Amino acid sequence: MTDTAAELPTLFDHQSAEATLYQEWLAAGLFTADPAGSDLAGGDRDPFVIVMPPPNVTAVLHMGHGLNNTVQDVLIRWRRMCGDEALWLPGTDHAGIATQNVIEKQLGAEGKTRFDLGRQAFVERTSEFVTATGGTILDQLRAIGASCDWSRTAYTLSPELSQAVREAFVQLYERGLIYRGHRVIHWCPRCLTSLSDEEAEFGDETGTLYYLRYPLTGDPSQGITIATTRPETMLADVSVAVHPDDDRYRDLVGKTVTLPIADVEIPIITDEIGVDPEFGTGAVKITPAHDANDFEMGTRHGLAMPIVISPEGVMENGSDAGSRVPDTLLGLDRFEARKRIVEMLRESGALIRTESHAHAVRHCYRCDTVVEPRLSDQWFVKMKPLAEPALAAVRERQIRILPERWEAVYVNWLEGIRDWNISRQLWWGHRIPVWYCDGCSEVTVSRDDPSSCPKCGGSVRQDEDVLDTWFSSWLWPFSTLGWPDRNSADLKAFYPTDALVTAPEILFFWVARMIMAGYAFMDKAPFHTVYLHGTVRDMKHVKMSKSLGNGIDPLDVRAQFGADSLRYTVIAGLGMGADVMLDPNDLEKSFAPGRNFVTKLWNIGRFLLTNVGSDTVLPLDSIDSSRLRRADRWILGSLNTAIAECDAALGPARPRDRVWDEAELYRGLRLSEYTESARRFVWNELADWYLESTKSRLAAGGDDGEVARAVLAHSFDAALRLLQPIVPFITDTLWRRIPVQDADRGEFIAVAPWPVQDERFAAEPEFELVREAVNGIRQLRSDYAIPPGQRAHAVLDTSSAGDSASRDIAVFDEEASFIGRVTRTDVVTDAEGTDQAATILLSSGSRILLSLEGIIDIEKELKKARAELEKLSSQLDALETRLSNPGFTERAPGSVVEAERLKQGEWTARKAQLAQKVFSLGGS
RNA sequence: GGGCGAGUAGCUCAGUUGGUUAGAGCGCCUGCCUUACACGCAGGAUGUCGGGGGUUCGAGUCCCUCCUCGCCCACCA
Repeated sequence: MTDTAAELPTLFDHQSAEATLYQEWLAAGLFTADPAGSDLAGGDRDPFVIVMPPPNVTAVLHMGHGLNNTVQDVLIRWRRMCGDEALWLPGTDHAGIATQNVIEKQLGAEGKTRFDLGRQAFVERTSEFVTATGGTILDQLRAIGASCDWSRTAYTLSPELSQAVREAFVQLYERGLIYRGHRVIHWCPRCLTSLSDEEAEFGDETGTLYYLRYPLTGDPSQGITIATTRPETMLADVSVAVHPDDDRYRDLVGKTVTLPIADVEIPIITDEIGVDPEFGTGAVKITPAHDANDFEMGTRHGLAMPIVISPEGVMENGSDAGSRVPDTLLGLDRFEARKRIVEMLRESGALIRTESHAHAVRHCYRCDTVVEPRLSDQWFVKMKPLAEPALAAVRERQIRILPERWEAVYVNWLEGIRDWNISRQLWWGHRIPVWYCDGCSEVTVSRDDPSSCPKCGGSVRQDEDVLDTWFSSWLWPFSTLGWPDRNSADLKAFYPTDALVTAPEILFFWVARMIMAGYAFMDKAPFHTVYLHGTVRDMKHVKMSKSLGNGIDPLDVRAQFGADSLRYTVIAGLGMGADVMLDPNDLEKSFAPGRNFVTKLWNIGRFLLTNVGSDTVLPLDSIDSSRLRRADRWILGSLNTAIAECDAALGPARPRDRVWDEAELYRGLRLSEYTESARRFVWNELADWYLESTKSRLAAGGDDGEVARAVLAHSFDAALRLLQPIVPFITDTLWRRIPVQDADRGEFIAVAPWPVQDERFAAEPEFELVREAVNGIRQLRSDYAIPPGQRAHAVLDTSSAGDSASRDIAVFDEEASFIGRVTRTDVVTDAEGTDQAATILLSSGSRILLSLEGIIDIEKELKKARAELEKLSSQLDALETRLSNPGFTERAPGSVVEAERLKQGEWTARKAQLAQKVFSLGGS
């Protein structure tokens, strides 16, 4: 605290400051949460907890992470300063498919597959890779200042969290909410695993609708025509279905047709639910093993379910298929087979016609391969019972989702929720804790690995599959806190957590499921606020991604402009729910807001610290109000406003009473508004006005200089604290040099108290008058291009303002030096002895008389004054109409009417003055 | 096909229950290297608040309708 400002270089050296400061913060344990501090565990602080959406363990930091984690960091730093026991819990996700893909790619480069290694060696290799590289993204988060509690870093595949996963599976199984089903599921032929509904993403494509004619058995002159987009599946058809009310096919129902190529006979049946008579020909082929809808129909009618496409996506005669697939097609890729089959059908005359057809095709969310519906055995979670409390939570406002509109999306999805396929045919993940007996048919689901069948004592083998990655991450808000150990200190102190910050893309994947898990396993919502922020996009509104090459590396930005610039830019640009647009081809421009602000802040600090010096300033409380000048009271009042605005923008940290009430429901988390309020205060008020006004006082020294020093130091101190959550590095660097001594100030701004309003200060209208006067002079100077060297003689005349005129003039004289310095050559005196050459009218009714010999163009001024008068007149007319309107006076709030009346008075006075001015300038 | 959202300055967006003369950042124009800052200072221009209709004393804000763009959901073969 004794460092002198003279050491401050002309530019903030973010490179060295960031590394040094972050180490100091860690060494001081600023980010380590203490369970004993939480009032849930006997402490005296409200806990405030955010669990980080765990990035994939193989991920490398991109702007999306940068944005997501900066938002969380701002919130957690804010609450930490507010005195909460703040915990931001970091970690990574083992990311089943994604990680397995990375390793398989590596193996591919070595000419091997995972099967060459075998399961155990493959898992070991993946573990080693994760151990070696898995910390990368967390290190990168440290680099941008993330104030996580690293002592609690979690990993979804750690032994602790794996135990939680197993416990969750067993509990759900015991409650009858997990079952094994033989179903048609989404299958990725490249990843060789099933996918959940959410993992199989739709892509709109223009395909071809093929019309195929199946001849009637025994009478090829008759037949039925069906339409299909996937002719290769026709080999697995077991029936043709028509709607029972469809007269066109009435005579054909019950007869059989001969399936071309496969040469098997299949019946024509009716089905009310699965057939839309309006679509295609109104007749649909049924392929139970290769289509989810057909599977339902096949089940209803007890049909066979032959499989003709293998897991790898090539044609095969699988179970129940007999020899439906001819030798010439066996082993062909499904799309190649489609071409060949279409060709064969065309030759045999079975292909009637084709038409182009726009439809949605599902793709694997990891590798974009077209998903193949496939019949197989999978484990499912029954979601309906789990969804109910999750729905109620939002409806009853135990949980709010911001922006508000996502609540409807959430509710809509939960209302139509379907069971969750949690089996994945992968090796990387939590192996399903189910054992099958070789001897009997016993299925064992167990917390501990059984060595033999509990029923017959025979040998058992574990299910080969692993669980969906999200089956571990849906437990994240409590598994990371020690669950299933209900006595865990962390769980007691920090559950439920508070805010969950993420992108809308994973609302269903993750957020909704976490809420369900929270109720299912903890009987409590895992958090009370879901904040869904926008996506980072380029200037063409395309989402940034590595594969598209339009990404921005946050570490590049940090190297060039510093972590603070990066953080400020994304937070300042983050309207509620709005996307953040950045130009990957022009970092200079994209990050200008942050860079400019950081530099400005640095220069304010340099000036201020240089001029205030290093001697401890007076405590504000010790300064008698009579020693405070108008500017001092004004800046302290402005600070109050800034604090109030920041508080309002950040909003309530938690619901007052477990459930959100109407008034606070959608308040807060306006990060761009918070940033703007803090920016405006420190730049447009503190630097542009107050700091300028103190220059001569500081130079003059003495008692008044001491007051100015103290007010400068204290207001800058508070400004830095308001900004700390956004720009922690530069604020710490400057803050620790401010010569303020305060009992609870501490060593680090990160844990300094959040500013509170000082009720001694309020708005200072007289200073606003000064500001307006100066602005008026500047405008006139600019209009007449008066060179900086030329003195303008200005007189503030408040005599027409009504009361205490003489005092106003006297007070203003006191400030004359201030105005003189702002524009360097403007001088303000009282009204005596000055020839009126130009008048600047101020909103208060006061005016400035300006004498600029030989410069003022009377005609021009006259014209301006007339235009102004005209405008004011029409505005005044409108105002009078409104005030004479009974509807307005009756229904508008009293304060509004009052304000309008006051305004009317002001404007009338101004109008009279303006008219007088026009007259005095020689007009009429 | 269903549901939801958006359209405000050249660009990206604020504008909370209808109520002073609709704002910010970036960009643009003019003048300034004024010993904290040219990553700056001072001044300035640009808006029929998507079109049309309605409710109201009063509409960027509420209602209807149309247009244009997004997003989510859905088994239409």
